[in-house]
Amino acid sequence: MARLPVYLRALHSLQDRGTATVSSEELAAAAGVNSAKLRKDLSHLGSYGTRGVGYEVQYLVYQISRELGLTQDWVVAIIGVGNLGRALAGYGGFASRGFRVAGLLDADARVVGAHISGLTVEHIDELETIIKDHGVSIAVIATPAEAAQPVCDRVVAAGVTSVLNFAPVVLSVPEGVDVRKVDLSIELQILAFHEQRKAGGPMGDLAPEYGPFKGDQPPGTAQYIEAVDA
Amino acid sequence: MARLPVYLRALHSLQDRGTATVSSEELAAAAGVNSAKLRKDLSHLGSYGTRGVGYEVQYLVYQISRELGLTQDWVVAIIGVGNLGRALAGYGGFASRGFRVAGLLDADARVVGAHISGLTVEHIDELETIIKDHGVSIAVIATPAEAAQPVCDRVVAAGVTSVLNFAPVVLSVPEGVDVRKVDLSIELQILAFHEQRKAGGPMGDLAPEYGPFKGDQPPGTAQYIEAVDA
DNA sequence: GGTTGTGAAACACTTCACAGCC
DNA sequence: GGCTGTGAAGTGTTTCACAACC
Repeated sequence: MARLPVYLRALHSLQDRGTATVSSEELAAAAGVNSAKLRKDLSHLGSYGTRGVGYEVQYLVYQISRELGLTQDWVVAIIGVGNLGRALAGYGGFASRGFRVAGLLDADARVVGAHISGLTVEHIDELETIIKDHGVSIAVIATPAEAAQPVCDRVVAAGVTSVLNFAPVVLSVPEGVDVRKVDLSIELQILAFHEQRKAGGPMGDLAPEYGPFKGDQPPGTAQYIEAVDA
Repeated sequence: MARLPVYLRALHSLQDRGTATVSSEELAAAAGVNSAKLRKDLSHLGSYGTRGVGYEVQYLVYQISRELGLTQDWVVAIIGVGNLGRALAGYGGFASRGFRVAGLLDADARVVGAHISGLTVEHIDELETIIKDHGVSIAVIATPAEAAQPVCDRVVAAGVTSVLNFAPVVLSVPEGVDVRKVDLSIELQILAFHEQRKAGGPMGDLAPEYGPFKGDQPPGTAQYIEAVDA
């Protein structure tokens, strides 16, 4: 379930504040969802709540982490060390949440050898070696659009079955490989669409069959990338 | 409809290749969706196809752009000029697709005054002035987590009604303000979850009520951020 | 009294399949 | 013959509302 990570984040912040127990109502508010939905989601993991009391924060954190597979470490390689690749490499939540960056790779000789967030940038030619030697299971593609599909083909050939794609292309991959994409321009376009509606813009009345956007983002929606300050 | 930007991208790339007309089947394949879904989506905009022939690429690009509000320019401010803010500022697709970056702001005196992608970083104190003077309608928050809510409150108070949030927090905003978020760690966690399933990992059999993930990403899912190479 | 867990209803979205049109 | 546009069926998700429980 794609909402579990959101609950997990909310629980972590409750944990940091020393909260021991939480009701579905409170947790739902913190996560920005409806409480019935939260209870139904959690009930799929098992009965981890106590009627009349709520959920024990620590126990729930453990159960959700386990469900998401965060009790084991996942090895990640970041391909493309532009500004975005750097932002990703420097992302603190990476290391602390079960993800280990095993390699930063780039095709540009000028960045190869650079030290970024404690890692040395390696040449893209090392891709297969690094994937195999470190047991990389998730590849993050932060290359320009043209390079994305070839890079994807190579990581898949080397055995990677999960890809997070930041390049503005639809990657094609064989059956059994998961791709998720994060796309700024699409987010902006969706905001522009809503904005136009609010303003009663030029299209306001010309497409009445679209109701106003009622919900928030759909489930499973990609969420933040990073928040690095210089 | 959150898939329109995806269709638009596919159409643009067809246009670049000189294709004049496209069937729902072809366009659906390029966008990674089912052709019936695509036809239904497009039919909401009006009858822009020709039976027996398909859709005229150029006309459809115009109609979708209009529906999304891309025929007018949207003014964007980016708050937080870390690696991510820089990546966003340098994103080419920004300017070319109806979005104009009117300001880069940061609280850190060391970055204020820096020139990035043709813009000068301004101090966060100028936030309200910049929003008003340039008519900013979309704010992109790329600050550290702690700063996100205060910054959000300020942009909303200054009249912004659309926010794209990259900080790992759930922002609270008044009714009528749209927030979308992009979250790397959530994407990674979802990939880890799938990965664990494939491997028949430790949880493989303990939660059978979750079927295998059948679909791809849900509609409206955030997509790529950037693809900058150094 | 308070809160969970969950059937049942409501709703939304996707896919099928074919009539209608070029 | 080929392809769109769309009613109808199918599937999945969200919300309601309340019994079961602490």
